[in-house]
Amino acid sequence: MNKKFNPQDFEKKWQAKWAEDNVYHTTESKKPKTFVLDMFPYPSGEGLHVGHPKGYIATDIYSRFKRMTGHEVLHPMGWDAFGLPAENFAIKHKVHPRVAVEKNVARFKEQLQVLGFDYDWEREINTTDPEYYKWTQWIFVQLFKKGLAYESHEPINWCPGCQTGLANEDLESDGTCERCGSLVEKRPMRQWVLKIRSYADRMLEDLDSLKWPEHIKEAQRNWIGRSEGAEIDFKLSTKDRVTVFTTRPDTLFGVTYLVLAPEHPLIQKNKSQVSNWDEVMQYIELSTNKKEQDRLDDTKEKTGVKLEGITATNPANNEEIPVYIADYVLASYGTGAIMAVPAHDERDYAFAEKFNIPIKQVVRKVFGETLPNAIPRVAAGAIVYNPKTEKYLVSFSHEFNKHSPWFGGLEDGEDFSETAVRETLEESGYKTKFIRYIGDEVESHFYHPGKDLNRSLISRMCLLEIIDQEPITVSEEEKKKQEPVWLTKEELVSKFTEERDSYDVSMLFDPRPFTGMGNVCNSDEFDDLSSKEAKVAITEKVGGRMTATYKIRDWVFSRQRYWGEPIPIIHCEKCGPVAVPEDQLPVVLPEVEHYEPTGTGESPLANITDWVNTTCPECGEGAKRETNTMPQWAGSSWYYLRFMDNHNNQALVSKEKEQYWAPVDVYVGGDHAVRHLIYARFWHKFLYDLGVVSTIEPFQRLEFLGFILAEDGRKMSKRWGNIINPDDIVKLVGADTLRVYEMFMGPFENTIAWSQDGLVGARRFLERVNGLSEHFIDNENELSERQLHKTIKKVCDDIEEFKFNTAISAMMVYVNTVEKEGLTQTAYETFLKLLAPFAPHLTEELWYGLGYTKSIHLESYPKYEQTLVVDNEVTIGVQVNGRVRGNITISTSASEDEAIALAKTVTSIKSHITGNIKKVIYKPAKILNIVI
RNA sequence: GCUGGAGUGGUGGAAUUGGUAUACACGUACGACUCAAAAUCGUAUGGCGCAAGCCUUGAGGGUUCAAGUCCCUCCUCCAGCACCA
Repeated sequence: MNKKFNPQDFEKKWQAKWAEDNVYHTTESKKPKTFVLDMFPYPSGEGLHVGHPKGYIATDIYSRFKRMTGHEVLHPMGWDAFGLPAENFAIKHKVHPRVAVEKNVARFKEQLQVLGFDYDWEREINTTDPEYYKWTQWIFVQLFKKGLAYESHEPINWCPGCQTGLANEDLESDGTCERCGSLVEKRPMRQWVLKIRSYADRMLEDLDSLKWPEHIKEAQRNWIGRSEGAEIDFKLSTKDRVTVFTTRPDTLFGVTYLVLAPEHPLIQKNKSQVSNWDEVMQYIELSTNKKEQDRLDDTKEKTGVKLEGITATNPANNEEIPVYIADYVLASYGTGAIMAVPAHDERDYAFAEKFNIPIKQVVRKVFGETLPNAIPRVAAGAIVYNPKTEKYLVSFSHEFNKHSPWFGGLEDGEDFSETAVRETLEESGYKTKFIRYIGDEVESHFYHPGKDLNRSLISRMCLLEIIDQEPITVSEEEKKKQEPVWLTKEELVSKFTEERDSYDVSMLFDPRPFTGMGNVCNSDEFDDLSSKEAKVAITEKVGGRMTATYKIRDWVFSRQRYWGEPIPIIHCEKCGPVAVPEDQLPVVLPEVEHYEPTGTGESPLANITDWVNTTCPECGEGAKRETNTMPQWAGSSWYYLRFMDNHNNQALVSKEKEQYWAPVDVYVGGDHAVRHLIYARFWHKFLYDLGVVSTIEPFQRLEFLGFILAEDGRKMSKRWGNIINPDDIVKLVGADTLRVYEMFMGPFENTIAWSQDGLVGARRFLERVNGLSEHFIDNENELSERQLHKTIKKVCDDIEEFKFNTAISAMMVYVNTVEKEGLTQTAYETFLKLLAPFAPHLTEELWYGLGYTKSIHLESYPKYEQTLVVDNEVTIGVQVNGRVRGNITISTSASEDEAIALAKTVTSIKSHITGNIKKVIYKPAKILNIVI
């Protein structure tokens, strides 16, 4: 009779006992340490759904595993509770944000505790606790003292919905606010800004040393957006100089105009020189008033205005070129001005086409490697279009079985178009006229088999149009060489794509500039240099500077809202902004009557005069407090450090504890990881420079968490009414089942839909574990002992790699086996310990049921015997001519001859060995392949 | 468009890194127990075929004794970035 499996009977009991015995309490010790960290939650009013605990279950298993393998484990939990959502929630429900946060935290904590997590609650932190944000403010003061926090009056993003300034990162890609969806405007305001850009290079470089998923690293690189290039100065006719940033200084000779962003200061400065000022003014107003969305809508259609009366000089060749303003150039990136090279940039090309600006090729695409003793040649290629039949005439060579354009070398004084028309007439007999070029000149290097020589060819393709429908007679010699063939557009594309690698036929229908690297041409003394060489050489010649620029903006750090850390600054008329002295921290967030946003660009704190008015710490005169608060990301940018030493009121973290615990060994999270990780890494590196932390990176290893979708495949949300509450699942099947199921669903990083049916599998597994003691036998047989040790190895390896699904599957296989074969009590105890991190309640219940009086979670994790995980006899597949025909069970040390002999005894194999054995591939313990 | 990642049964997914493809679980079918149902247990379960056998890891080529795994071309999906010079 199966023992009843009623998790409700014992889960609560053991949770209480663990808390009472302080089982999961952590202190620094002689043991090796492991710091396992979850991205701490934002305690929203909605509570948890089953997707939220997934990461916490994983870290719980990992930390229990580490504890049982002799590590001192730090696995803490806390609350990220400042910020807009909490405040908006509070305003909506007409409660004080603090009250709302307290309530939400209590709810979250209760929901977490039901799942039996091993958090050390003595280390709980809350970012809204003055004892905590004292140190957030302290970090800000240090940033300020080092000149890394400064005031700026640049126009910034303003969200009319949230009534606050936002960082660039707070916007969705369509220019709306990520919190409320309002369209974000630009507003000039006083802001605190952090110089995150100063750390961009270090954040980029140190990425390589981290064990993080590639896509997260890539997202970080993207975000920082470093690009290498040069700054080059252009002289204007007004004697001013415009500095442009370009990644392609090798194309400088191809610059045919300059573009300034509409906000560029030189435009206003040279107002008097601009003869079409009204038009210019109108354009500037139009583009600055354009909502971000409109600006994105017309990404294809370029707009702009020429600055009449002003020209610039190309420093490479002293050519005079026009200057435009256009909003495809962003004021906030690079220098807010560009040199336009329409021949080699898609955007400049589109703009130049629209405004009829010359397009000058200065780089040739190169096919093949330069060959020794190559004979140079210049030639034109032609494809002939017949508008009547809508077909294209090309030549077909029987000798090479290939289609090709009409082709011939340039003769004296000819250009490509003339050659194309002449050669086409000679070779095909058709009279044609030149329509346009198809792409630029290209350079090809190849071996010419017909002439037995190496060729270095410069060529350009032409589109011709037929004049007479009927061809004239062609010489017999030409007829032998090639045959004219008419192809439809589709045929042309498919034949050329298949047969020719050096003609990009799609250029015929979709003309676009060549934007790749190649060899430079039309550039005086730099001709024939590679793009790479020319970049440096040309930059040097014109006195430019090789440099790098970044996409990442400095971090707009102030919010005009109530619910955040007050920025610890005092504004004094005489001394300017002064940091609040460290002994006066924290600057406590004062109580206010109205914490709704004022909408005036000032925080609600500005209304509390007796808080705002203070004295200057430097000169003692009357001064005013800064009333802006910090963004939500502030508190989460360093919280992991506080867990190491959360009661310290002398320092953010003590040196000893930091040195023991840092860095975070495994960090687990998903969602807006990229933002948080950028900010946290920035602060960490700053704290490293201050000597507060001893590691250059905060998070050694990052495991990305895949979400759980609702059963309908959509995101779980109130809106769809498809939320599954973990409390309900625990009531239904118990916490252990929920834990095992979520880990068994699939690979940890995958996003997978919840399945109520699938839950049953986990439940059945635990029921079978619960009934295992019925299968006790007295003497262990060797086979099941081996299986146990293989299972131990698999589970250990898999937990270490966060492959919980396969770890559980291995344990299921083991249970399936011993239900048939039986197991000894020793094996049973080993298995319980193996399962303990996954199902802490059930294993504890069964452990105590065996008569033990100390928690299973304080036991040592099972270790496997090396000799028992390697089989000395295995079943391997036997192939004949690479196809599996049967299998043999054979000693791993058996010789090839023994293996073949054994294989021949198997009928299904023998029947396929019909001839002489030509070759045998035998890999012991892997495969036997007989080739006949 | 660019970058990164991935395509395996009806479903979630395994596969010692080039060596018996489809482990484990769900679902389904049949059987046992039951007056009955649920639960539980047992058997079967990639496709075609009575069978021997043949086919099968998004599609098509290639390398190899051997390819889900490596190489080339293409298609699809997910994620991030997106006028970033």
